[in-house]
Amino acid sequence: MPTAAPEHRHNHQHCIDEAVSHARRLCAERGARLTTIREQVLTLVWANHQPVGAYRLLEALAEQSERRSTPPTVYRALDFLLEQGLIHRIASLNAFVGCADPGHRHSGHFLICKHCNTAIELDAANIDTAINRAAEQRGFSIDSKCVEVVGSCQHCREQGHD
Amino acid sequence: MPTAAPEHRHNHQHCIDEAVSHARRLCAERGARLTTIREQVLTLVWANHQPVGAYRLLEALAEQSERRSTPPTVYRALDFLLEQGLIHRIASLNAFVGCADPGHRHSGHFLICKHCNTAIELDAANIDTAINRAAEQRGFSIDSKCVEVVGSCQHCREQGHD
DNA sequence: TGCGCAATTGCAATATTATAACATTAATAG
DNA sequence: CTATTAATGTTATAATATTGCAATTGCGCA
Repeated sequence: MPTAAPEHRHNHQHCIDEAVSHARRLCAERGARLTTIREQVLTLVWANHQPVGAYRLLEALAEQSERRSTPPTVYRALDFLLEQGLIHRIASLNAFVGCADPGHRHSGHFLICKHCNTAIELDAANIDTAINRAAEQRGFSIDSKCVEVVGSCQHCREQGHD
Repeated sequence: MPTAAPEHRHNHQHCIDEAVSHARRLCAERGARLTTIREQVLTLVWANHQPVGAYRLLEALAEQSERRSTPPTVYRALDFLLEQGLIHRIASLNAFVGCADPGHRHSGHFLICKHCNTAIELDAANIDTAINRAAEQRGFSIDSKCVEVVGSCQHCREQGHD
């Protein structure tokens, strides 16, 4: 899978391009329609590695296109992107972030830095295993998981934050 | 620790009484003031094992007392109860649920049934360990965790739901 | 091509969740 | 018993999300 925890400095345009082309490919394969609005929203979500709220996206969308947009426009695009597994919703922030590995459907697990706000998507089989086991013991069958960890990322800690 | 996963049928009044007396004891020890409103809200949160929203609590509070209540009343009580570790917030539901083990502070880990809406609080050291390890590997220091798993509980599965 | 169906988008209103700011009242220490 | 802090009351509003219906677009197929 692609690197889930980007270094602090990197060529972010590459992330965006990769995400969009990956999305196009997947949607084409699935016969899902990645329309202009949906692709715009995906691109805006990918503007950086910080989760972004729906109304921030709405503003950004309004700025870059002439059409005036309303909340349903954005929420519908977000719903589509969530269904396709192209983004994740961070429940504790009411915000959305690009999925680092849209190839296979999964619930995201995130480390969220309280200083720089960056969300690092984990690919930790251990966590899933531990959760699956706990659920199994209780006869509970899992539909979806949400793991959100807040704290300080390495980069910010090195900067003296903590 | 007390049983975190109550059987489907149980003497729930016992849960409520236990929660309230535990809360009184802890607050007394800590010099925290468990006022009437706060205790009322705690009791209402414990009305059952389903997470409950702030505005539902507000209605319930209005019903049972003559004073008219407003959102800040409830949110402040909830904030207090959260600080004291007497309840947990379920981010993915914007709702609150009683803490099964208020003795020691911890982030709650929950299995939430989509059918009966019951939230089962886990006490799974494995999960914490796995998360701690993943964070450590990335130089990330943890403040708080949130683990919310949605699916079908044993009881509902036995009833044919799934 | 053009018709018809289904998916998408536009649009207005409103629901739901949460907080800000400031006034008032209650509890507690000295 | 008074000064101080904590808690609550009150009004308003911010932030997030959805509903319902109309208009439009995309697309398969006659």
